Amino acid sequence: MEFTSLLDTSLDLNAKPALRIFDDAQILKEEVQSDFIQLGRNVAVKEERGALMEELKRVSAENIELTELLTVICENYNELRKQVTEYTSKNPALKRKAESSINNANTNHGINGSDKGSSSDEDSCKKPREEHLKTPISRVHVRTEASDLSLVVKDGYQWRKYGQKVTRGNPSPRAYFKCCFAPTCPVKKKVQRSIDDQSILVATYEGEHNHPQPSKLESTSGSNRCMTLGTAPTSVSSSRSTITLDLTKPKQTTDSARNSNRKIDSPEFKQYLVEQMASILTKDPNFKASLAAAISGKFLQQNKA
DNA sequence: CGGCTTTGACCTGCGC
DNA sequence: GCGCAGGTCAAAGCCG
Repeated sequence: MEFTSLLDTSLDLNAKPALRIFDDAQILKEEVQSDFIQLGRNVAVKEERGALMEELKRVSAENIELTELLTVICENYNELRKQVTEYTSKNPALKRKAESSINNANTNHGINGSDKGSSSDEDSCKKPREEHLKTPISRVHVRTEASDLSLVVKDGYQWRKYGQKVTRGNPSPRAYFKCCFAPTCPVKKKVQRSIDDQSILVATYEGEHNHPQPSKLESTSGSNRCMTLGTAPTSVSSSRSTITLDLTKPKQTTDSARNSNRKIDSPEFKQYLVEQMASILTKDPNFKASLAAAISGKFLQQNKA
């Protein structure tokens, strides 16, 4: 009886260290697993970051190419226009037809011509000729959602609507706006839906702003995704984002395009771009969800292996 | 209550 | 001179 109890005790004494080793091993295993999970996360984040940087590089390169292309288009357009002007001055009979063609080109391609002297029939029939020559007129086509029935073109300026009319030949009404940022600003804007495509708004700008663009400060703060390069806008936009380009002053435009090229190449700009991208991505819940899915997917994949 | 939009009335220029 | 169409005005209504 005493012997068996002694044996039990000795067995007990031997059993305790074995359990402790087992526990230690268990803890170690958990730690290793935890480290492994962390490692998996780090790898996933690194891969994601690498992919984003690649994407950023690609977009930057594309941006530079597009800027260069735009510069070339502007130069070609101005050269062609100059030739047309010279040609029509030598052939007055062709002048009217050529002016009409230029206006159509402006309208169709959204290139703002700062139309001093050349104008549509609609505009010319209403205003005295000399006044008309002084007033730059530009047209802008803006694509909107078909369901969006408002005649609002977001171009960075503040406008006050002062009238609306149904015009002949177009069932959709024409809205009349005045620039209300500065009381002395003479710029007016007419907005009407295109007859051909109801989803396209045709905005006609008359005059030049004599004040800075109110939304410029907002756009540089990074709170929106509007890219602004000038004052009087020619824009191609969707309901979600807007790209506004100043093509009213061809020389300035090409210079500014070159300047922007130089700026794009600079490390400061790249740094700014990265910060903006990071800011936009981190604010985007979809991105966060995608990142989480990628990490968890990677982790599950490694657990299987 | 102030600012903005709407909308009918009015003005102006052009063609016949 | 008249009619038409585009452009503007201004009172009323709406909204934050």
